[in-house]
Amino acid sequence: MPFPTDTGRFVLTTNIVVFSLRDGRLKLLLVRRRNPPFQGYWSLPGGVVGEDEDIETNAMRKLEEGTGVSGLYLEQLCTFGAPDRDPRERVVSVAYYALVPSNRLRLRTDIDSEGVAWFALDELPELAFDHGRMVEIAHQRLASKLDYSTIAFQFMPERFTLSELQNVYQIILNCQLDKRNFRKRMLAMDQIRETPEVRKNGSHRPARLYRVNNPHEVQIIK
Amino acid sequence: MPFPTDTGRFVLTTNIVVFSLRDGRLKLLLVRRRNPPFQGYWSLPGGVVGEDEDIETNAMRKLEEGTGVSGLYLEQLCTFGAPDRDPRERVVSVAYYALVPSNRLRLRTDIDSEGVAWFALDELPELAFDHGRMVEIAHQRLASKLDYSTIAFQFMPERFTLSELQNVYQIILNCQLDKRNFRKRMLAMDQIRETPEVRKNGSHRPARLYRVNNPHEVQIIK
DNA sequence: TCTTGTTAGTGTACTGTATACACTAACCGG
DNA sequence: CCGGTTAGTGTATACAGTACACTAACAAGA
Repeated sequence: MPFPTDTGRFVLTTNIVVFSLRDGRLKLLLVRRRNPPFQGYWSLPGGVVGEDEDIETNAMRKLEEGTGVSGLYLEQLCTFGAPDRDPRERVVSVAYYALVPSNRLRLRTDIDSEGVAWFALDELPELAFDHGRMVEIAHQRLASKLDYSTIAFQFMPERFTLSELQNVYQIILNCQLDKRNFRKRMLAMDQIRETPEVRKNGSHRPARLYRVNNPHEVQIIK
Repeated sequence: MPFPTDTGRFVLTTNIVVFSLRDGRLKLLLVRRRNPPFQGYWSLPGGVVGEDEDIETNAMRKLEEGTGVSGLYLEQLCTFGAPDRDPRERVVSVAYYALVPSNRLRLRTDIDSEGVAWFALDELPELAFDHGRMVEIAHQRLASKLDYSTIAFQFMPERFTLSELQNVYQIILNCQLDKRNFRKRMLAMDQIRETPEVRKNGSHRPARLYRVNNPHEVQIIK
C-alpha cells in the first residue's frame, strides 16, 4: 500500500541553536560551511535526518557531535520549510535549541581549527539560509522560559553560587537584577538547596554553594 | 549542485487541530479516513505539502477546505516525525492549530454526510496516527495562551457581550470565573472597546456589546 | 595585626495586582 | 406591578514584586 502521491518528497534536516555562557556572555555554537550554497558562511550545526532515524534523535546526535557532550537539554523550536530556503532542492528543517553548562564546554578557545566556533549572540556574523531567524526565535523562547520555568539551571554546573546563578539571568535577560530580590525569588521556588560547602574565590567572603533538586528536569513554575 | 545525500526524502504533511465553540463546548473538527491505514478512524484535517508549496500555505489551504472559511487564526505547533508513525512510508507531519469564531461555522449540525464532524474535546474518539497527541499539545497551548495573550478574541464575532467572552474562557479553561474580576481584567487589558449597542436576548436586562480593537492581531500581554 | 578592598549575604516598607464577595439595574412576560 | 432572569458594579484583603543600604567574611599588603 504505497502512499497515494508520488510528488513532494523532501530532504529533512535538523538545526540546533546551541547556547552557552562563556566569558560572561551568551554565546552560540556555529559551524563554517565548507561547500555551496553559502560556502564560507557560518551556520547552525545540524544534519540530514536518516531514513530510519527519529528527528529528535538526529538533533541530539548532531548536538553531541558538535559539542562533544551528551545529555544536554534539547527542545524543539519550530519547522522551516519555505520552498526556496535551499537553492539546491526543497529542504525542510526542524529547528531545536539546546543549552550547555559552562563547565562542560570542550573547546578551550572560542575558535578551533575545524571551523567550529562560539560567537557572542550580539556579535553574530551573517548566517546561512534562514538560520538568523532561528536564532531570534530561540533567544526569545529562552528569555521567556527564564520567567516561568527552571530552564536556567541547565546552564549551571552541579554546585554553584547564587551570584553565579544571578549572572546567568542577567546575561540572558541583558539587564541588572537586585541581589536580595533575586535570592528571595530563587529560594522561594524551592528548586535549589543549600549544600554544606562554600567556595573561596579570591580575597573576600566565600560564597555558599547550592545544587538543583532535580537537575535533569525543566519544570514549569507559576 | 545536487544535495549531497540521496537517501532520506520524506513525504511532508500538515495536520491542523481546529478548535471552535459550539453548544457551549470546546469542539474539534475531525475527518473520517476513507482509506487504510486507520481506515474508518477519525483524524485531524490536513494534507500532503506540494512540491512548491509553503508549509503554512498548505495548512491554511487545508484549513479553509475543511471549514469553508478563510482568514482564520493559524499557528504552528510542532513537528512529528517518528519513523514508524505511518505504516506505509516515512511521513513527517507539521502540526498546526486554528480557531474558528462560532458565528463563522458552516456545518449546521455536528456531523455532515461527508465524514467531517465536530467532536467535543472531552468526548473524542480514538484518533488515527499520533493525532491524539497533537490534540493534547494544542489544547495545552491554547489554555496557556489565554493567560498571556489576546487569543481568546479569535473565537469571538465582531460584536459580543462580556458574558459571552467570559463563557469562552470558562469553557476552554473548564472552570468558573468571577464575573466582576473577569470584567475588570478584560477592561484593564485595554484591548476591547464598548460600542453604543446593546443586545436584547430574552426577558432580562440587555447586554452591552463590545468589539476588539485589533481583531486580526493576537497580542502578547503581561 | 590592622587596614583596605572585594564579594557574600540579609530585612523591611511599599506598591500594585489578584482575589473574594453581594447587591442593584433593566428588561419581559404574565 | 410582580416575578424571573441576566447584566452590571465596588471594596476590602492577601499576596507577590519592587526598591533600597548595611554588615559579614575573607585575603593581601602595609
